[in-house]
Parts: sequence; structure tokens; C-alpha cells
Amino acid sequence: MEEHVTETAPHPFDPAIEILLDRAEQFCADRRTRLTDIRRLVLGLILQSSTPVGAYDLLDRLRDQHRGAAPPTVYRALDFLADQGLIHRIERLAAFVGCGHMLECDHGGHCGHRAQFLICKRCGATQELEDRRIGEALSDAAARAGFAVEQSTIEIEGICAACRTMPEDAGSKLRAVAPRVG
Amino acid sequence: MEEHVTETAPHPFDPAIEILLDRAEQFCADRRTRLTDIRRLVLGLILQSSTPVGAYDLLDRLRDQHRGAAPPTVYRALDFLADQGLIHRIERLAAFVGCGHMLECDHGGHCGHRAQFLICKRCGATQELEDRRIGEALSDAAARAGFAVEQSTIEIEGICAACRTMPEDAGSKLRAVAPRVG
DNA sequence: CTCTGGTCGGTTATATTATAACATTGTCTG
DNA sequence: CAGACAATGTTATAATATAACCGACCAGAG
Ligand SMILES: [Zn+2]
Ligand SMILES: [Zn+2]
Ligand SMILES: [Zn+2]
Ligand SMILES: [Zn+2]
Repeated sequence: MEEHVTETAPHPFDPAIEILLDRAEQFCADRRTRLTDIRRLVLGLILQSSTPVGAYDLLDRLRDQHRGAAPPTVYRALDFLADQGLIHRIERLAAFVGCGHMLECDHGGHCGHRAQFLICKRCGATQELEDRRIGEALSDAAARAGFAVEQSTIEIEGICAACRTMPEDAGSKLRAVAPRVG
Repeated sequence: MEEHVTETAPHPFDPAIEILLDRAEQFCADRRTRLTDIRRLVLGLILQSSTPVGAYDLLDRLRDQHRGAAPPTVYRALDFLADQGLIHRIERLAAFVGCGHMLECDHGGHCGHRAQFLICKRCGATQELEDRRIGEALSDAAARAGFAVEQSTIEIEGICAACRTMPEDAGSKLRAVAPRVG
């Protein structure tokens, strides 16, 4: 009869992503939290994307593999992943990216307290930095104002290195504007 | 019959704010733009508030003095004011504040390209900084990544100097958490 | 084992923030 | 006035996020 409405494919991602997901699962286990199937799927979908993903985009994609998903489904997963430091929310885009730190190392502890993001307006790619000088300049400025920092949002919009080396209307997101004959 | 639906009181704000509004009006005139009644009202409402104001809060307050105001009314005014550099949008709060620079000097030119904001979680007050070192650290980091900066959002959440000198649950927003004895 | 308390997710409805699209009115200029 | 453009009115809707309540499930205590 197989009437399971909540069927969830087991390992639908590229091997490289599955490795990251396995790491994330272990990381959660170490912290006595659980990277459940839904959370793992959502994280995989985020990692799979080359650009930050909005919650409702995510919901659409999630539905392909998990029927009956609704906004709370995805927002709960996002809350969890952000709490664990596995993803970041990009405020300017109302969208989510995987933590760059997690992608590169074993991620011993929650990251992201001082991350900065470079958001490319042309291709949408978002790079995570962790620049010491920015963090220090910021702490100093806050200290001078007598302000106790708890969290910071540092997001820089502009044009990334890759896009800068291309002509304005090359193979990126913006196809809409017809090339002026001028 | 006086059937004007769009009546707008002329100068409903404190004198100190009216002075700022007059300045802003002159500033716009110099730039060949117009601080119309609605725009002036919206700016006044923002300046009047001690904390950033959301668009719909603003709309409610605007309706007291300008009947028939609708979301586009306030969003258009906000877009204009932000374009002129008279207000800033705080991303983390989806809310708007007057430009601190405008409040202090004659504001020769659009400001805010490099502003930073300290947002107090307890009282909601938001202070605008313009710290040179932060800006430089940021430019350098971006340059090293080959990234061309166009705009930056730098918002720091924490506890402001005033609130730090008070006990946790003094006369501010958060009453809920009982003080731990530990 | 069963009870129990907590976590997780399903489901429905709604809140909050922002914009699209088109009509109308106002302002300036010649 | 006519024409052009800016500003606003008006209606509807898009996009993002949360509330509230329920039942399934699981882990540990007794
Ligand atoms: Zn990170
Ligand atoms: Zn790019
Ligand atoms: Zn400013
Ligand atoms: Zn405070």
C-alpha cells in the first residue's frame, strides 16, 4: 500500500555534497543535536546552490523530494541550521548560504560570529570572509561608543573578481536587458 | 464643501525637528528635488522616533495626518528619502532611521556610503557611526578578494552604553527574563 | 514494560513587509 | 492653454515569516 506521504529520498546529492552533509551530521551528533532527514535535505539544497537561496525557493525544491512541505517545514530547518552555525542568513537578500567555514575545515565549534560577506550583484555569488582587521576595527569602534557587541551583520555588495574580468553582459544572471546597439 | 480627502497638517512636529525638516527641504531644493508634504511628514515621523521605524508603523502614524495613505504612499516616500541620503534602512530590523549625518551638519552631499550602525537590543536605539578604520579594513579586504565594493551594510547588535549601566530589567523593552541569582 | 516529557514535524491560518499596475492630479515650461 | 514629466491615489497582489495547535515519535525513568 505504501501510503507514506512523507517520503524522503535518502542521498539525492552529489557525492561532494554528501560528504559535507555527513560531516555536518557528525558535527551535530557531537553537539547532541540531530541533523534529521529534512534538515539534511535543506542543508543539501543550500550547499548545492551557487548563490544564496530564498526560503520559498528552497521550499519549492524541497517539495520535489519531500511532499507536504510547507513554510514552517523549511523555516524550522533554517532556524536549526542557523543555530548550529551551519548556514548564514544574508539580510540584504533575505536568503541563506552554507557557512563557508564548514565547507573548508572540520569546523570545531560554531563559526560565523564575525563573518563578512561579499555579494556579487551580477552573478549573485556570495563569498564569506573572516577578516581579522575588520573584526578588530569594529570591536574598537564599538568599545569607544561603550557598546557591547553581540552579533554583527557585515554585507558588501558589488562586483566579484570573476565578473569584473567579463564584459558587462556576458554569461551571468542578467540576460533581460537587450544589448544596446548604440 | 471642503471635500479634500488629502488634508495634511502643515507643521505638526517639535520645533527642533521642524528645523531639521527645513534644512532637508533646502537640501533637496539645492539638488533640484522636492521634499513634498508627504515626504516631509514621513521624514518628520522618522526623526521623531527614538528608534528605527517600520514602514507599516510609519503608515499608521502617517494616516493620523494624511488620510488615504496606503503602502505605496509610504514606500515611495521612503525610496525618495533613501535616494537623497536623508534616511537609512536598517536591514536587520526592516526599519528606517534618519541619517545621523544630516542631524549634525549641513550635509554637503549624499552621506551614508560607509555608515555603520550600533543597534541596542534592549532599548532599540540605533546609533550611526562613520568609522574610518572600519571602512578601510573593509576596502582592503574587498580589494584583496578582487571585489569592487558598491554598497555596504554594517549593522552591529548588542547593548548600548546607556543600557549597560542599568540593571537588566530596568525601564526598557524586555521585562521577561528574571535575573539569575547564580 | 509503561509512563512521561521533550523533540520533531504536519497542518491551517495569518502576520508582516514590499511591489505591480494603472488612473489621476499636480507642476513647470513654453 | 498644451505638453511633458513628477507625484500621488487606488486596488490588488507578491514575497517573506510566524502563530497555534495537533499528533507521531523517541529516550529515559520508574
Ligand atoms: Zn560561517
Ligand atoms: Zn559575480
Ligand atoms: Zn547617514
Ligand atoms: Zn540601549
